[in-house]
Amino acid sequence: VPAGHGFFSEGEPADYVYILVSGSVRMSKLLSDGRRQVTGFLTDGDILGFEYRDQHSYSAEALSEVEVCRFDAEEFEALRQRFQGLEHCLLSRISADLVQAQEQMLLLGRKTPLEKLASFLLRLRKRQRALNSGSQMVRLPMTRADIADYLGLTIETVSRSFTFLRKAGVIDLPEPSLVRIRDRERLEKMAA
Amino acid sequence: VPAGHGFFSEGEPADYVYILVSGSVRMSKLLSDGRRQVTGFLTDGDILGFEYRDQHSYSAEALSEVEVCRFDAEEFEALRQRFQGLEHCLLSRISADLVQAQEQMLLLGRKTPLEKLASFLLRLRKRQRALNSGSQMVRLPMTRADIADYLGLTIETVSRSFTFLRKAGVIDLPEPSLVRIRDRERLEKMAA
DNA sequence: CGATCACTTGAACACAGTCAACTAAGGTGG
DNA sequence: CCACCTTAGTTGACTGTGTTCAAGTGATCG
Repeated sequence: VPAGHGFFSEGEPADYVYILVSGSVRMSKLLSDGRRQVTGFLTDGDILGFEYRDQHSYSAEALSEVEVCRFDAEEFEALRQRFQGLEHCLLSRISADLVQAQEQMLLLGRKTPLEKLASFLLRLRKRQRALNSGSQMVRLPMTRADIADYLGLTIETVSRSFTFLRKAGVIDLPEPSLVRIRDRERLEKMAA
Repeated sequence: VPAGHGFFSEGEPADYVYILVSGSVRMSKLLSDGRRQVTGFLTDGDILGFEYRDQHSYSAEALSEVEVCRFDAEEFEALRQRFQGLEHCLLSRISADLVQAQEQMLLLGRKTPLEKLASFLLRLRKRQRALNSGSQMVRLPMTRADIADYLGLTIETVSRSFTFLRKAGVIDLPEPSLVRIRDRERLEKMAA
């Protein structure tokens, strides 16, 4: 699937379930006047499009070229019936998503722009560290606009916050979408 | 259980699962400097304290006198093993919570104070309408501070937004914790 | 009664948003 | 190959909205 591809939109019938093999996906919700909230990013190994109802509650688009494994919703349903392990696995995953969502509510409702960005970078690092070696490099597969809509800010404020962290010597920005964490301790303090 | 009782706090071991019979409960997360985010309110029939890990990810306190049905975590685990229906039911509930959480992210990240309060009142009404008759009266079992920490605002802004809605003729406030919705259509428009 | 608590209201301020200009990189077509 | 356009990102100046600080009201309770 090519970059920019839309998997499904908010309110559409949930006909397929996808498992991500490679690449990144953005989930988002829209307000009628165009304001957007990004509810999360998915990467390798994540499940996309599973809903416990007939409609999707968010939209999903590919941030880059993405490899996925697609199932029909009924097919997936059948798999769940046959293997109790899958049911268990789904519950575990959704629970983790819920904990993550609560963390995000705290971020959106109560953190300052700097704290938001610091938390975001640390969260990305933790994710990528799991796969990649323990490098201090963090890739940003999403644009500033995506980050802004994820953190409840504007792109300008996101950009200024990056600049602040860079000038403070906490991070480096060899390219706009590549972050090198220079002082993790301080970054963690700033994440509040 | 009396009003104000704390069921458990963030980070504590998840030893019990509760099912609410009557009363209201507040779930919240705290930042080290005291900033608080309320992640949700629970009422009759809701499940409290079920975690897919050994630690709670949030705190829970009673807003009023509350009747609960308490289970040991292991006991609850055993019930899940025996009745597949329960597993199914849990998955369904947590999925709904996740959809709700995504809705809340949109609210926290992208809505104005007025839109936040309007959305909040409509959500409460929907909840209470399910049980109660189709009355236009909405009870607020929580304080302004709780509402503020739920919507990512200050108590002053919440109070001003209530006043605005009242002066606009959209709601009435016979008492501070009792709202009468006078113009639901307009309230829905304001919720964005 | 006086004290406390929840809520409301007003005035001033500050922080993030808006608007605008600018840079750099990538892509297209003559 | 270069001129041109588009897009992503950064930076600056100004504004406005929600916060902060402060005062005031009304209800409840000892």
